[in-house]
Amino acid sequence: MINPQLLGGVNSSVSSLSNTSVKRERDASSLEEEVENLETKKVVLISPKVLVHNDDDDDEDVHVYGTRKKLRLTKEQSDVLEDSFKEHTTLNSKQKRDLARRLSLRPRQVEVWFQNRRARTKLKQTEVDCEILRKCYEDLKEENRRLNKEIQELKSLKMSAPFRLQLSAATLSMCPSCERSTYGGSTNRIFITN
DNA sequence: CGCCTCACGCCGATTACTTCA
DNA sequence: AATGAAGTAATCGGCGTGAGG
Repeated sequence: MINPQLLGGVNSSVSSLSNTSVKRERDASSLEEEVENLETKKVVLISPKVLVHNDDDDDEDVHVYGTRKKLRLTKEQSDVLEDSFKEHTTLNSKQKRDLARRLSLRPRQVEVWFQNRRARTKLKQTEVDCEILRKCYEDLKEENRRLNKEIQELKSLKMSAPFRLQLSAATLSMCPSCERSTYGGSTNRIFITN
């Protein structure tokens, strides 16, 4: 057993062995996954902070002094993941393993891809919702401005012809916009926010 | 039963890295 | 060639849930 103290905060491959930073994958299938992951990576632990690949023909994904090199998914991998995401936005562990095998990725990478993909979807949806709300706000602001103008016009009309307005106001019992009784003036309150 | 612990999956926030203008 | 912005793979810590003791 590797001393977890030696492994803390190094990188994902190695820290997955550490019980300080990883709290998943402890059942049989998950352990199998981990073994698979490590075999795929062929990582050799040299010191707590130094990690090097042991296959010389592959200079991809080399970890040195705790830095992580990011893998870029190929177009094909992205396409397959994307298609899979269209079918179901979450994966059970079998689907995850199958997909990982098919794409020559680690199950954890597939899992992370789906998590990030869900996050992106949610972010996009939030942006759309935001835009709708913004539009809604602009419309309401415009309506408020229009109604306010109407009030000013009615007020000035009342000043110039108070008697005639009293008569016509008596015939108006409902505000057509907000459908609240406007008779007498005290119930009709318009708030101007800008 | 209720409780505790553990493993697990998910999420939001963030980091680290790549790519592109 | 240098650089900042955008995109994204990966990490971290927290939370909810279900199973088992």
